[in-house]
Amino acid sequence: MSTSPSLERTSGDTRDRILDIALELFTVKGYEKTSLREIAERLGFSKAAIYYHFKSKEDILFALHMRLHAFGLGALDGPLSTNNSPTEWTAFLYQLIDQVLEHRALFILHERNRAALDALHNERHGAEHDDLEARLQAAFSDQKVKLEDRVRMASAFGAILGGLVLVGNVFADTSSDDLRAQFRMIVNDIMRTGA
Amino acid sequence: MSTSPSLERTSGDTRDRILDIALELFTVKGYEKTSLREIAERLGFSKAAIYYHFKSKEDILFALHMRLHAFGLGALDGPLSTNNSPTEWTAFLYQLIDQVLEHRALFILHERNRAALDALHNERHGAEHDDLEARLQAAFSDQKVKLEDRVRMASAFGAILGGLVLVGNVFADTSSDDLRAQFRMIVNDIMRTGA
DNA sequence: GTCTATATAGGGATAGAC
DNA sequence: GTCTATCCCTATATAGAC
Repeated sequence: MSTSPSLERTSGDTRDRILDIALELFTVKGYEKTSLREIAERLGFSKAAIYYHFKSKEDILFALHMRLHAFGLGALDGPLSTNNSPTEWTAFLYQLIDQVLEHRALFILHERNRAALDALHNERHGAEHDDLEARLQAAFSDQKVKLEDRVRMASAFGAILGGLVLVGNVFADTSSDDLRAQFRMIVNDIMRTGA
Repeated sequence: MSTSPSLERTSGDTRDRILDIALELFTVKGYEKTSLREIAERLGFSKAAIYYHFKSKEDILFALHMRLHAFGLGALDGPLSTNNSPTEWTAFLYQLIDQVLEHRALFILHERNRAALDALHNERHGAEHDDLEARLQAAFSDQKVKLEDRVRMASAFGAILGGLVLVGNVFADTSSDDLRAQFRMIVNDIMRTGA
């Protein structure tokens, strides 16, 4: 299978440039407040040209969502598949740390446009992605697991997202290796799994 | 001093009802995707009536922001004022837990509309609120504090927000008292302050 | 693949009656 | 305090030329 992100591929090059600019603008200004005219302007061509590459504005957002889904969350499928013990959950969170560090911009986009992305998700629920977020919610809600453990799972998850995404660009001066080590330590402290 | 949230008070009653509906719709649909017509419809009157109570749509969002600012974040001023040692930071986070538990809906609104709220903030930077978020960023970025401690501060902050807000309505069946106890424990584990 | 021009719709906001 | 009617603007999206 090829790597076509969501729809039939056309030019490839300018398509990706559109996505890069959209990623930036959607993140700083928000999805709705960003107009296609603005994106086009930044790329040096006109608004209508975008419609050659994407059939709608929403499709641009969807493609960005799929970027994360493809090379981001795919790696998380394994660790989350089984019923989670604390050690398995820790393994999952280790992966999450790596993914966030590698695709931070995409995570920030998602964090800052949750309403728009939820709408997307509701409209296309028949589609190919069976949703990591639902699986997370299920894990946190699983009544077979005792409350303390569920809170620890959710908190450790939140510590990573909160510390690396919610909080903005603090730690920009710190290397990914250092951050990975630090956040693994935190995860261990929360999950009370040995270092 | 009276309790006027942001502008001159007029009716009070319907003003608050507008805010309640707006809080709900802004949260589930997002600020931009919610129209004033929709808010008015839910209240049984017409769009124009809203303009008697608020001078603009943005002002509704601002009033909701001020709600949190007033009876939410006011309580956090004390613990954050001094230069933070781990124990002081823990005290601050204890307060934060209480605030989130008490005003969860407002926190979720903020989490789901960060772009719109940032725009608000940029436009009104001359105004009365000298911004908790900037102080947080400053604390996390303070180069006088060693990296590990800053990561712990940010992570503990993220654990609370992530575990109670980001993650949605899991734990809705759990009492606030239980949650408070659980999250205090987590904070202690992350900050390595004694139980 | 990109352009100009245009169709169409919806939203925020105001005026003025009641 | 709430209404109807309207203004105005911006945005997405399409048609068709180049």
